[in-house]
Amino acid sequence: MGVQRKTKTLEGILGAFGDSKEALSAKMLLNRLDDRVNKTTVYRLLDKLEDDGTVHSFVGEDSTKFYARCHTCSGEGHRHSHPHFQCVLCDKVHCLDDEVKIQAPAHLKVTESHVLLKGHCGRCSD
Amino acid sequence: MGVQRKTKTLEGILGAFGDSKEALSAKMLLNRLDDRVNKTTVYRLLDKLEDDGTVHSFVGEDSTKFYARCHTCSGEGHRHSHPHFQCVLCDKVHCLDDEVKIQAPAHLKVTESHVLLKGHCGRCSD
DNA sequence: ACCGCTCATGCAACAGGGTTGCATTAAATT
DNA sequence: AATTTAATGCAACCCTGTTGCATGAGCGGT
Repeated sequence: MGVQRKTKTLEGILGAFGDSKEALSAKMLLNRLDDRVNKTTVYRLLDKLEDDGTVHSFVGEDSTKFYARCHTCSGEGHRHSHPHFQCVLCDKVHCLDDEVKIQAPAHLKVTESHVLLKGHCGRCSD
Repeated sequence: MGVQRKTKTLEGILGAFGDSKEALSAKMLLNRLDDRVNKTTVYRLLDKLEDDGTVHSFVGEDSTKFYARCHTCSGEGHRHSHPHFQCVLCDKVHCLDDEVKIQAPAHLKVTESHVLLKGHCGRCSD
C-alpha cells in the first residue's frame, strides 16, 4: 500500500520535487534534506510514492535509480513513454515532454519503453 | 589499453557471446564459464573488450550492466543507437536492428541515446 | 627450448546503491 | 488522553562492481 500519513519527511520529499520535471536520485534527495533523514526512510517513501502513481522511476547510465513527479499517472498504473535527459556536465536529469514510440519487430510484445538521452543541457552548452 | 593476450578466459568470453545479438551480464557470463573464473577477471576483460570496440554495454532496468558484441564498431568509438530488448519472462536481453533517432528540444545537444524495451519475446509469448 | 618482460589472473578487501528485521516514535482515530 | 498502526532509525546485510597486491602465464627475443 502507498503513503498513508502526512509526515515531515514526506513533505520534505514532495517539496524537493516541487512541480518541476527534474529527476532526483535517493542520494540527491538526502542531500536536499540536509541528511537529517535516514536513507531507509527515503527509499521506502519513494517506493510508496511510486505505488501511488505520484512519482515514477527509471535507471540512469550509472546504474542509479532516479525519481521524478508524475504528471499523467494514477495509482492504477504508470503510463509514460517520455524520454529522460541527463546532462553529462551538470549531471541534472529531467523529463522531456514528447511521447516516444519505438517500433520493434512484430514478434515482440513491447510493454514498456525506456529512453535515456545524454548530452549537454541548455545551461551547460552556452 | 585493450586486450593484448589470447588467454583461456578471453576465448571463453568470446565463445559465450559467439556471433549472436544476445546480451549478457557479468553474472550470466560467470555462470556460462562454470564459475571457474574469477569475477574480477571477467569485469576487467569486459572493460578491455569495450575499449577495443568488440563489445558494447548498457544498463538494464534492474540496474545491472549488460554486454553484447558489437557488429559495427571499432576501437575508435562506439556508435550504435539500436534499442535493446529485455524479455520480462525469460529475462533474456538482445540487440535489435533498427537504428533509432529520438528528437529532443533544440536547446539540448544529445550525444547518446539509450533505448531499452521490455515485454515478451517471441518464444515466451506463444 | 629457454629466458625474461609484462600482461593477466586470483584473492581479499572494499565501495556504493539499495533492502530487511526489529525496536521505537509519532500520526490518526476514538 | 488512550489506543492503534503506520513511519522512522539503526544496524546489519545483499548485490554489483572496483582496487591493490602478489602470483601465474603469454609472447617475443635469443
